[in-house]
Amino acid sequence: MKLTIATDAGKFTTHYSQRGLAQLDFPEDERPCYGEKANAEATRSDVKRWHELTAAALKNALAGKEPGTLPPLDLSIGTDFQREVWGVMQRIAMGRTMSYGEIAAALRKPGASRAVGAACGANPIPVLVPCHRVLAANSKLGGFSGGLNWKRKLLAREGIYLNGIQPTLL
DNA sequence: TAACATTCCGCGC
DNA sequence: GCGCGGAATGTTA
Repeated sequence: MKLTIATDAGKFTTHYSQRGLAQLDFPEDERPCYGEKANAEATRSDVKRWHELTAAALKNALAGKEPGTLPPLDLSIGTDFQREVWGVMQRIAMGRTMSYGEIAAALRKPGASRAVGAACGANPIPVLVPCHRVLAANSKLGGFSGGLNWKRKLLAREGIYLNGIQPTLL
């Protein structure tokens, strides 16, 4: 099930499975659906309720506010390792950041920082699963699959500064 | 096996 | 201090 959300930052695209929100894409950057599970039908009323929650949470997040109640997230597309990484990311508080290496250490796998980066790139639900709050070790931006400009914009809207500089000016 | 959204160390400027 | 090159690293398709 595919729906869109209009925001002041453009039109986001969402996909729902029977288990919940399965994918969220940036405007102008629509990705193909991940796997067949993401296309499975959910009931009409479930999707409607989830979509309202997703739209509200997304708009809050873009405004730099707490997202509030999230719909159930269907992360069954990911591998075990990826779900672990995404789980840690969801626990990063608003306005805070972690490095790829710190997440690897949190999973008791120091040295897996590169793998953590790969898992971030595979995140099907950016913004709501805050992959943009993950930076390189030297407090530099690192990368972002949706484009670095999005990462800068999201960090700036949360009031995060890097080495005393606003991400938008980097 | 090759590719990564990394990190660390050693160099030269 | 900053930038660059190279090596080690875990996970994935």
